[in-house]
Amino acid sequence: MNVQEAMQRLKEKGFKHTDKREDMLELFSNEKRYLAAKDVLESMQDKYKGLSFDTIYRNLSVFTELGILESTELDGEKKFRFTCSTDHHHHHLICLDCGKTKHIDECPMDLFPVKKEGFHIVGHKFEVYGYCEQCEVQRP
Amino acid sequence: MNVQEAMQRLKEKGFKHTDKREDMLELFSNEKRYLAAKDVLESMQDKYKGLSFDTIYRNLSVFTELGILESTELDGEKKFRFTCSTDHHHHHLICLDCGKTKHIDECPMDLFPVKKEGFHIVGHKFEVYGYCEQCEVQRP
DNA sequence: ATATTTGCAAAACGTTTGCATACGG
DNA sequence: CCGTATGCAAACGTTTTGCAAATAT
Repeated sequence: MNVQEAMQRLKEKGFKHTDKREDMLELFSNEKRYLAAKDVLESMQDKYKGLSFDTIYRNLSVFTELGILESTELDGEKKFRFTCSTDHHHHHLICLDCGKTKHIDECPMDLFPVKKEGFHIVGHKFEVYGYCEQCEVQRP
Repeated sequence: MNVQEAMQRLKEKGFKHTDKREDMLELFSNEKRYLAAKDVLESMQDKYKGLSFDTIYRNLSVFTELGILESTELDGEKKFRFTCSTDHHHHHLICLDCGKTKHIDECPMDLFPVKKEGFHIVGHKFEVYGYCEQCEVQRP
């Protein structure tokens, strides 16, 4: 998945091409890490003066519904990242400061059976948290 | 951990005994599942007419800081449950409807090495989500 | 007596919505 | 042109806060 493919998918689904959308996708494509809505706004409000949270949130929703972005909830905030191009199901090691990630290829659900006894399982979450080299050194 | 032990721990730390605190702990002790602040308020406002969210939230914080409750974030809400008495580190299978849980004794962190490369790891989260028997049948 | 706990009110925070206008195809 | 996208303002739900009154020890 890259910006071109993402814009193509938008077009196919009847969404329109706008510079803001393209720039949002560029941002995620460049950063390859988890960003909150406020991070997106911050990065873009130099170029787009009146840009507001509604537009950011609406586009984040659209992107996520189309599978262009994936999201997680960290510290009470929804965070988004470009969907990993790997088709292999995997998890992430996440920097709590900057949102940078590393892949974890193993999935716990494959490695041992969860005794479901009467539960209808619909999903799981496995994330490892830490601080990356850069953030670790400048931590308070 | 039971209600008596929890009240004892509060006392040791200089917190006062109040009926509301004891009843909150009774609730968690009886329910043994993840509850949101609003669930707690709902259960208690028959007995305590003027009871408000501030008190609930303040006490949830105190209980969590003292390790009496443990919390997770589900669907944008903080949810709390009585800390499992098991001393064995474990994870949970959680009903997305009622918050009921089952233990998962295995921890993915023990089962395979996460390649940390430069990350300073400080935590992890592994949760499996589903619907328990009761909630599954009455699902929309 | 004193410090903690509570209720009230208000605000914070991230997020979502209705509506009128602007803009892309 | 038509329908989508956007900005504005206002609301939302959850959680937090300052303050004065009530309560536990």
